[in-house]
Amino acid sequence: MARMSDIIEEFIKQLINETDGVIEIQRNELASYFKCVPSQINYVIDTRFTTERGYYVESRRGGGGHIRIKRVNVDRPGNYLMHIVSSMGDSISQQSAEVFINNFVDYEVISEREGLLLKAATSDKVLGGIGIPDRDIIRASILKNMLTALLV
Amino acid sequence: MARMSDIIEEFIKQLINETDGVIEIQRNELASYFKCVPSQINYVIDTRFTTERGYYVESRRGGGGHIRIKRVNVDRPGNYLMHIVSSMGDSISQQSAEVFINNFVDYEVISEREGLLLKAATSDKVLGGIGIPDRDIIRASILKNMLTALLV
DNA sequence: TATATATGAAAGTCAAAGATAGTCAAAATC
DNA sequence: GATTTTGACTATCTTTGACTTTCATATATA
Repeated sequence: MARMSDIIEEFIKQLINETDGVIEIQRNELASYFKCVPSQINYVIDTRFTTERGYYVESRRGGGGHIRIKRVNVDRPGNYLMHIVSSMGDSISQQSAEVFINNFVDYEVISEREGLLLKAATSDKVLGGIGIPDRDIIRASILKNMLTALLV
Repeated sequence: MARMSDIIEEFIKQLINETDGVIEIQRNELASYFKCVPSQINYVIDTRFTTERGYYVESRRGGGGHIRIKRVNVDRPGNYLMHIVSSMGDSISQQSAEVFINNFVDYEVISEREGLLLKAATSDKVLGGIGIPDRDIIRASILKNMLTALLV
């Protein structure tokens, strides 16, 4: 069965596209539209519209409250990559690595094929043999080294 | 009696044929269809749908989770890559990896940027922390997984 | 009038319950 | 002896709901 969260995510992304990068939604309204509990909207926003993925979220409670989601602009791909690389920690899980990579592809900072290469090089499929703290450290190192190579 | 794993393997392959190279299955569903334990599906995938055999596997847990299996394109320019991948050993030094990669770029099987990514991911700069002989094993694994990803 | 308080309308938090898939090693089979 | 089958245990992701916080406005009070 399709995940409700994915459907809501797509819906919101489409809204953002149609409105040139910024939307304002009402949590309860959206929840009742999708017949889910309001907190699921929070879940979708917390997991899918994060800073890492290039979104900026603000909200206000009380009467007339709302949630505003803004898609961050990427003008200079090189700068963007450099910025991400330097803000990246020394350890990274497969999950976060994938989020970063998908984002690069979304923003057309790298091609889809390059995205596949990055994912292939950082997946647990190949790093699984390494024990747990080391694995994420090496993954971060591989990811950063690859991204840096693209800046040359 | 025929081996259950072989039957499941055939079943999955047929599915892949019918769907143009990519399928998404649910582990529990498939297991209950074949009246086997779920982990047997993992066994089949781990032993039969490997990189060496030209498959690319991803998965996701949790509600609405799934396992996605892609069959790599064995025709076309990939043929050469595929051949190399399956003939490559389980362990490879940095120098040998570089020779391979340079050849791929020379023969225009991959782009220069892709070559840079491959080198960045397999260099001792990032894998140096891993002791010999594990280092060369992981390098081979990364290299093969990356090349396979390009065939998808 | 100016300020304090009450009320209702949002959104936020967090943890439990549910739904999948992964791992690993013992047991069974070939 | 190697491969396959099984199952107990683990990890990860999603859904749900009870409870909390914040804000705007209406109402009461000094």
